[in-house]
Amino acid sequence: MSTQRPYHHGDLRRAVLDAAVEAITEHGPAGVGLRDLARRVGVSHAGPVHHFKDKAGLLTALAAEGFALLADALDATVAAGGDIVELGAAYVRFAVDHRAHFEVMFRPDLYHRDDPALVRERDRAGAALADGVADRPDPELASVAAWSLVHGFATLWNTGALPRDDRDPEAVVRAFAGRLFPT
Amino acid sequence: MSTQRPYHHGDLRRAVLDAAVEAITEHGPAGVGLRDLARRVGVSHAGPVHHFKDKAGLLTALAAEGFALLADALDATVAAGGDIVELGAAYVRFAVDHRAHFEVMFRPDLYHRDDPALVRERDRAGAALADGVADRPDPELASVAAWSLVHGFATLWNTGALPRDDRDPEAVVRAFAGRLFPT
DNA sequence: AGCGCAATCTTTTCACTGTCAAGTTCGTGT
DNA sequence: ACACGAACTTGACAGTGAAAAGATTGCGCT
Repeated sequence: MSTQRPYHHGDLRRAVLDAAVEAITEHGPAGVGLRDLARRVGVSHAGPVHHFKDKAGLLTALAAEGFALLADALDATVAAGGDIVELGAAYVRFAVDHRAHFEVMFRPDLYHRDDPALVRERDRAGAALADGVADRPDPELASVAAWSLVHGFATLWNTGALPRDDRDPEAVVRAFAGRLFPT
Repeated sequence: MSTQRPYHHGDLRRAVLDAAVEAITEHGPAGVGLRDLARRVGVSHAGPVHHFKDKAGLLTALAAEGFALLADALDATVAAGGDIVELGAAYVRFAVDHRAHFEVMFRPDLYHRDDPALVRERDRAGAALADGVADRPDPELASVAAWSLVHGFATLWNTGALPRDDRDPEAVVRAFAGRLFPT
């Protein structure tokens, strides 16, 4: 047998994160095991520990990555001149496209919620959202309302609670976001 | 020692469910263990199994109970002549008052989502929600919008993502539910 | 009243998980 | 070239959910 995998994986951290995303999209955050991930990646059962310290550490990294991706997506749409409805659509698109990340992000009982890197990215995403409603009357309330609307829709959609009659989730969100925030 | 607990607990099923609610409100659904619950209730580690079969079975029962409670609460407010805004407020009040139930209910990866008793109560709650928006224009869309709004607010509130500046969550919800659904 | 049966609970065991401590292998800078 | 530290492995331990088999008890039936 010539194909012995090398002692050093190369980029184990990335590989484990990717495997976690795959496992979570299949079985939900509850059905993910450190040892199982190690197996998928082809590494000893304690390999990942060196990179994440904890199971919670792994999920912390995943959540941080998720908030970073979300912040990027939101920033991009405001940079493109998108209004508040576009911002909501981007939020929903992120939740649907990155379901694994999204589910972990809003389960703070699974990770270390005061991790500095995590906090940084989370605040960045929060700032992007706040910017989107800054020009509205009563921005405090508007921010909470907008966030609630898109977040609720996204989670209900992802858990399969909504009738999935082959409609595009983004289109649905645009429909009633326009009603709550008329231009 | 005279106080030997009897071999039969009396109402173990109820006791375990209550213990689960307590444990989940403290540590989240991830931090609940079958054995731990058995300890709290003062019963051997395999005692609960006989009543719920599974860990998932226990959570199924909890979710079913939650949907039943929610359906009752919603039915009560429509019976009292509450409009759609009142219905939303009731939804949020339920989510805050019964956080443990609520969190499990919308994590279908944790329980048996096709359990007949569960399905029955879930549908009952869904019907109550649908009734509340039946007299609106485009009730299909209105139902999804209203549900998204209150559900999103409730989950964000419960996960601690929203600024908790000592405001009553019900009042907040009334404020922007009135905006989305003017009377 | 008393008998038997089935529901309820316990005990034992097993495979599996996360975490830790100690070893092994390897890239990298000097 | 060589040591040093980072990356991974190996082995062990306590704790978990699940299943099987045994102990206890309430309850219906005659």
